[in-house]
Amino acid sequence: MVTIADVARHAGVSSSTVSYVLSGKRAISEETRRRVRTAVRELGYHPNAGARALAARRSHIIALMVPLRTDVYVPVMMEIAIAVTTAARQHGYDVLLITNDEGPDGVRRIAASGLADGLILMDVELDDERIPVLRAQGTQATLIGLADDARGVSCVDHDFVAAGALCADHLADLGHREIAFIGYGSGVYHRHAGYAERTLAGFRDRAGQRGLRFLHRTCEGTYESTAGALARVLADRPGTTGFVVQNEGAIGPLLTLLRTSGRTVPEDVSVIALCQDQLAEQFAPRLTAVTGSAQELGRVAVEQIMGRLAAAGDGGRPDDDRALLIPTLTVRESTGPAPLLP
Amino acid sequence: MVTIADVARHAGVSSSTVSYVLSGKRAISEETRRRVRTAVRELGYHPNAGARALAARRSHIIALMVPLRTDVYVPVMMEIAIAVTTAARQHGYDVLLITNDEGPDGVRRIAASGLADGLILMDVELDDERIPVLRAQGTQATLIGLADDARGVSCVDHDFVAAGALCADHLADLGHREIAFIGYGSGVYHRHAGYAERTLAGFRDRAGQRGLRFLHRTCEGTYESTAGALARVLADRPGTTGFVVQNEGAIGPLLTLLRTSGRTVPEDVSVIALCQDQLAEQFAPRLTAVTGSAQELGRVAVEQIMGRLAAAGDGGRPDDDRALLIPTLTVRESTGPAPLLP
DNA sequence: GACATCTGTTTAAGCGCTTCGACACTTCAA
DNA sequence: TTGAAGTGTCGAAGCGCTTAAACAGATGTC
Repeated sequence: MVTIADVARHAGVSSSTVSYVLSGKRAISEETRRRVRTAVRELGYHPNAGARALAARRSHIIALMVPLRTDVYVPVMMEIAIAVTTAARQHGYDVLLITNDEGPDGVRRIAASGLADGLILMDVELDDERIPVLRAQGTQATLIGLADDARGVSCVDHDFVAAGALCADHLADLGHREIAFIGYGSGVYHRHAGYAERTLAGFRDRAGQRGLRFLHRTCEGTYESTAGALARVLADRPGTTGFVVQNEGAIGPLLTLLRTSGRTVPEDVSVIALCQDQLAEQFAPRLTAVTGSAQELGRVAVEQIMGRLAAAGDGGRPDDDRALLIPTLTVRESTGPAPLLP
Repeated sequence: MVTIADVARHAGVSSSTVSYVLSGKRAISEETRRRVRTAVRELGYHPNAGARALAARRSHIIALMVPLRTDVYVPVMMEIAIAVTTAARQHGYDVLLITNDEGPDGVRRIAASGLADGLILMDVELDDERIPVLRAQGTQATLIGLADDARGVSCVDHDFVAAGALCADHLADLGHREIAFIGYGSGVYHRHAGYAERTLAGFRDRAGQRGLRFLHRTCEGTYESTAGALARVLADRPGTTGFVVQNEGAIGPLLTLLRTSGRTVPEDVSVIALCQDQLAEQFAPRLTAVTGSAQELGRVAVEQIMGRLAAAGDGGRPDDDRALLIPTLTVRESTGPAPLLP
């Protein structure tokens, strides 16, 4: 194992000089810097992570707490996790993966052991138990999602209210008057998942303003569940010409069911999805969709954590940032003008 | 911050005694053990990770290297990652997430810095550049996937050859004689992704033994690509009555296309998928599928790494384990007897 | 010419833990 | 009765790094 002492000897300087060259925290002559860098390269030196963490009281690790649950669209989670990892590396940080089932104790463990310098929490609930723990331990953290009381932490999320409104506006602009909103399973609403409630609220408000009539139906994302939801929609409001789908699993079944019931998209009914562009492109017809960038979410979360760590390191009190990412509407083939009344 | 010295003082013993109580590496009287445990609990003590890693030369972290690429079915990756994390925790280990784009340098960085005690590599290529680095550094590692030269590392993977054979057998048993194999995009085969090649080989061999005629068509997993593949199949072999689909993205489009071309599943054609059960259940009709457990894959990978670390810690030479997980066939609604010849 | 200032480097004191060897005491065998 | 072996605890060294403080030498100021 190559240590800093080996590098120092090889470069003919003291080990603190090597440390200062590597950290840039003190002025070092060009000449010395060159010799040290050469020695580092020639010996293949990598600072021992444990020793560094112990001495500097910084592990250069951030923990990412991910849900175990799979009723969220999984690829999005993975995309966020990878974006977080990539962004963190650019700041010289690594990412530790923690599962949600460790709960508040997990947060305590990570914070108290100094394993990670900061945390990013996914799948946050409105009254999340982990947040008070974070505050009590004075741990720097960012939430992906919103919480009721987010003092002492930063937050970033998609602006789901805007996303819902965007859907309502688009369908209203096309002249649709009766809309069905196919949401997540009822369990998602019962645990007050912010993204589900906020999208619905955004849609509902804008729909009201634009004079749309609408139904909200929960849907588990299976074929049967989608069939059930659609049947009830068509029974209750035969004149429905617009569909907003938030549950990714319901998209395929919905399109199939509409086709088999003799309805053509977009001539007879329009369908707009709240999902990733990649997914929207996979269907025929390609779906008009409202999307937020998962990558951006991960990137911003990392920036927030880095900002907090920098502020805390300088002895300051970090700002509790609150970022809402604006979603974009991409019009594709699945939405069109409302059919003329028969 | 609570240190081991605080615990020692609180319990009226020396700090080494506390350490021995926690590690169990020396006999400690029942009485002392109780007092120490109480002190730990009362003070909320968690050992400092950096100090522990430095002194014990073990970080209690394993690194998981995941692909950035998204042509693999992402939920499977996430399921493996979560299974790895959960299994590792049961051994007192945490998981560090590394992205594949760091390549061999990433392996060097992690190994040389002592950040992780071992690595789990996903998305392994047959002549993966990271493996020689692993050997050179003497780092303990497990591959999820197979490689040409895997000396010095352990491996675990699904038995894709058996999976392919299972598909051939099932369709042959049902009396089908002309089969189409809808695979991944050509890029996947060009980079010699083991899972794609081995499934195809397993299918091909068994198909040969069972006297099946078959076509292999690549498919990118989009609607257009699936439509193209299907059109060519039906043009070249109009008598095709069985479909094997490995590309998850192609499943939905294929079912839709078969339906619109007037073919009923399973009366006219049978479809068998190589995908997770969860996904297979989502379609209508529910798909007969051949599945390997992603969770099991992650779990076994962790067991292998733990075995290697234990052996290396005792000064031994770890065994290079090689585990192939047998896939299971679940018959659902999408396969049935071949139609009688007209 | 004396002193302050700046630049570049070294010395040395930890960071909080593990672990080796020493030690005190008890138990057992010869 | 003595020595050997076992049991339970402690003291202290050291893991590889960071960083405050000290220091040496060059440069500038009055």
